[in-house]
Amino acid sequence: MDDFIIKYISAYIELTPEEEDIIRNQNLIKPFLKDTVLLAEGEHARECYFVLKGCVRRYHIINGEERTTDFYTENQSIIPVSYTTKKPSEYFLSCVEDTVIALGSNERNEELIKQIPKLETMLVQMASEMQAQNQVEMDNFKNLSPEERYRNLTDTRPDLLNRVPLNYIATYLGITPESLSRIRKRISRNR
Amino acid sequence: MDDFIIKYISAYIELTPEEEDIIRNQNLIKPFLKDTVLLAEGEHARECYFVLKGCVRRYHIINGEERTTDFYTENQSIIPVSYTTKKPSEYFLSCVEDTVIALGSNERNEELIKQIPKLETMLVQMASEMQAQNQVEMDNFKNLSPEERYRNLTDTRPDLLNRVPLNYIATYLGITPESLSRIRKRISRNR
DNA sequence: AATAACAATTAGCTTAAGTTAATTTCTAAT
DNA sequence: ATTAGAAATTAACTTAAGCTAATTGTTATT
Repeated sequence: MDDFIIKYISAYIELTPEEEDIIRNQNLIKPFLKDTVLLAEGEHARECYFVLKGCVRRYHIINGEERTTDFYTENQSIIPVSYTTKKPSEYFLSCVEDTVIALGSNERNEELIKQIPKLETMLVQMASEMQAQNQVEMDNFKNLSPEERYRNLTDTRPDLLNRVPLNYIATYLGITPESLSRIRKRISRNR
Repeated sequence: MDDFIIKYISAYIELTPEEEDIIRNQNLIKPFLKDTVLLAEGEHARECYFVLKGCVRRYHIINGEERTTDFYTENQSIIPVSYTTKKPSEYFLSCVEDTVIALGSNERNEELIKQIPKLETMLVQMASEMQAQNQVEMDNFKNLSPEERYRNLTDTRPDLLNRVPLNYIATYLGITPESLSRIRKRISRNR
């Protein structure tokens, strides 16, 4: 399981065998059961996450209703806004399935960087890439209609539709479950 | 003018007078006239930007129509997706007003980091903060109605409404200029 | 001052999403 | 296998956005 992380990091920087060991020793890997809440609204996030297996859902509660804002699956990192800003979280993180996660914390990350300084170079790259990807996602969301967003999702993340209930997908697409039903019907009618 | 940048950086890390000089010498500051296109769709972005004065608009052309995706004003950095991914840009960057910009490039940034390694620490922080802010913006956009988004904009960036034409604002809010007109009317009717 | 170019608003019509509520389908637990 | 609860769909109605086109307002230029 650890080797997923080594592999992931190695795509950014080269690691010596000793460095690989340091990472293997440092890293905390934990399994969580379905529906475990990793972070609740109002809490301070002291950890960030790397999904090794399973699926985590990010959602807000607005007027008592859950609004899904993201899904994280294998090989995605989750850096809660609260982790960065050190303010209370505006949203929840919860496991949609049984999920295995590598945990990071500020203290342990700093410790690691002291031992392997080039990790910082990787962090800059990772953060930049996430930033770029966020922007692309935002642009797509803004420039596409609900129906186009649904089609886009079935193209880019077809797995999600099989592992996540449609009502979560609906709010993730910024629409109601009823609207999603209509869209799906519309699409199947016109093949 | 340079001192804006020094000030900005000093919020993240401490600089010695020598380091300040290095930055002052390295940095390229350039004025651009209104309507100058800094980056066009299809081009490879080789530079990133820091707005010292003025306003830059980011927009896509979709079915021949301009769709504004962002505005950047004083003290905001612009890291084009194309700069990060090294792929052709999907969007344009153009000056809404006469604008003064500090330019960065990969080569010059790397050179600078060699001379002032702690700059990398700042980069991690900056990228993380941008990432967090992007996420918040995305969440707001997704969870608010067009009218709420407009109200939100007048609250958080009232300056924009005075310096940017409403048709740009409309597509930035993800709606047509006609819809924005109706929303403004609706709001003014109810006080 | 007149005009041209563009920006903003208004109106009428169409389309699709939101809302509420009922119904059907699916899933999990006893 | 039955049942309870949740998820998904369907329907009827309301609301607001998109679209097309016309009109009014604003700005810049000669």
